[in-house]
Amino acid sequence: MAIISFKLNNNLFLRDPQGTELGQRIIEESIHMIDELGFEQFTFKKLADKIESTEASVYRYFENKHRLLIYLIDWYWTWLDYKMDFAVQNLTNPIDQLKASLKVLIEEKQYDPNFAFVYEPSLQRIVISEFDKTYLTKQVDADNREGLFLPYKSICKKIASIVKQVNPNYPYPHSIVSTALLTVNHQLYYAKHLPSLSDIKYQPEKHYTDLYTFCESFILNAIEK
Amino acid sequence: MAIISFKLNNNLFLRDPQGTELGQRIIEESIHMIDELGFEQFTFKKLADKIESTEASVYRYFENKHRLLIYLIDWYWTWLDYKMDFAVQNLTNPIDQLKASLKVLIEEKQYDPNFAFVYEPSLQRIVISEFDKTYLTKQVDADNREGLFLPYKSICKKIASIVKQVNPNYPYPHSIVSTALLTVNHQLYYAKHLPSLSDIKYQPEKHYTDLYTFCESFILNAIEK
DNA sequence: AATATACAATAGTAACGCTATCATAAACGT
DNA sequence: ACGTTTATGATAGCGTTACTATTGTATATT
Repeated sequence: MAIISFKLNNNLFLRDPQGTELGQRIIEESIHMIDELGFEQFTFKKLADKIESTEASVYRYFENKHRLLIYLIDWYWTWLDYKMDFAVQNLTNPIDQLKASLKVLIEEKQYDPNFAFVYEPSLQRIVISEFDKTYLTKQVDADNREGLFLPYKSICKKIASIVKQVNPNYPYPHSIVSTALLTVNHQLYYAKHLPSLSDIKYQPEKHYTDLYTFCESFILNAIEK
Repeated sequence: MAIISFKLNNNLFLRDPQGTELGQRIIEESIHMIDELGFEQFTFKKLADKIESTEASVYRYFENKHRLLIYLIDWYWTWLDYKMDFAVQNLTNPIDQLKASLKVLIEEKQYDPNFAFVYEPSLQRIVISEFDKTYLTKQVDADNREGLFLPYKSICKKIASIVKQVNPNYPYPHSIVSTALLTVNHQLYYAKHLPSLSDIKYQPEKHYTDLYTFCESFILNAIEK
């Protein structure tokens, strides 16, 4: 099994957490804690106690918990980007490429042993519940200028370019893709917590396939020539 | 001009803010402050200083700032619900009803003198930036049980029932509507802050009509018989 | 005239977000 | 082998946030 790691934007951290043992424990344990407590209740103090370190040490890696959250979520989108490249390779038909990308987006994420200290099932739940909070802030423009949202924008661009191949005349390729990216996560959340907002039922296997069917149909119908 | 006011869920507040002068100042000024500072930077202390009252007095109206945010946003959806009833009345064709509802959702909100202490343009910006934060929390199930999200769910249900009239066989009426509700606000935000995620350009007049065209087309294509 | 009520004033507390300083142990360069 | 950098731990501290409690007072209500 190849040893790989993603190079994330340097602005996200003060010291690269992938390079040290403490950094790796910060990543690993923060994923568990944010998943469990939610981002609002999560603090560096609680994290430091859990990993038996100190608040000050955690602050040497990340400026604040908001940057740590963006770091984790950027990791997730970078990982999906990489999975999409795999899924799409050798497919020549853009419709097939679109379907394969959508599948990667929607499928339930399993632990990937390539990345020892990242537990992807927890991270997927974090992305569903917390991703919007990374950019719905007053610092969005400053953060964006620093390139903190590049991995997400890159996925959007990649799928939008497939959409353009399917129908070069469709005027809203980025909007339809960002709509799909949004709703993929929100429909899963609604299914679980606000079921009257969705027709996807929260059933272990079925809700991923239902969600896929829903998304595929509205995207393909939207962009059809 | 008729004097009307909306009856909101009693669980949202400890003392009804619509009934007293201080309560009304809390509503009016919190809308301005959240719009300006963003929800994270907004505190009851800052609000109290601005309205020349005390933190303790604000706490007599709202348990915490999260409830106050939900109150404001519930007010907004209740207001839209009421505007939609007006827009849809006398329209018999469900497609026309759908278009009229969508138009109410998307159009730029103007100050409505029926509600003296609510400045709707600010409130619309708050809904765009902060709405998702009302339910993306660990207390979502408890809040939902208290009925805090009813106004939004009611709008979704209303539009979904129009969708069902357009095509009774479409299997995802609630999901397509909640997708549209979501993306309406997010595309406006992207246009302004993350333009590469959208094809809607941030231009004073045009972006509302562009957004309308985008939404109408993907909804109608999704549900066509 | 007695009594609720609405609110201001004040105080206080635990937790949060963050910074600073100093000691120590391991790792690294020469 | 020795001096130095680097990473971390230990501890302290500060201003703010989120919230609760108590008391005094003016205004309405009965």
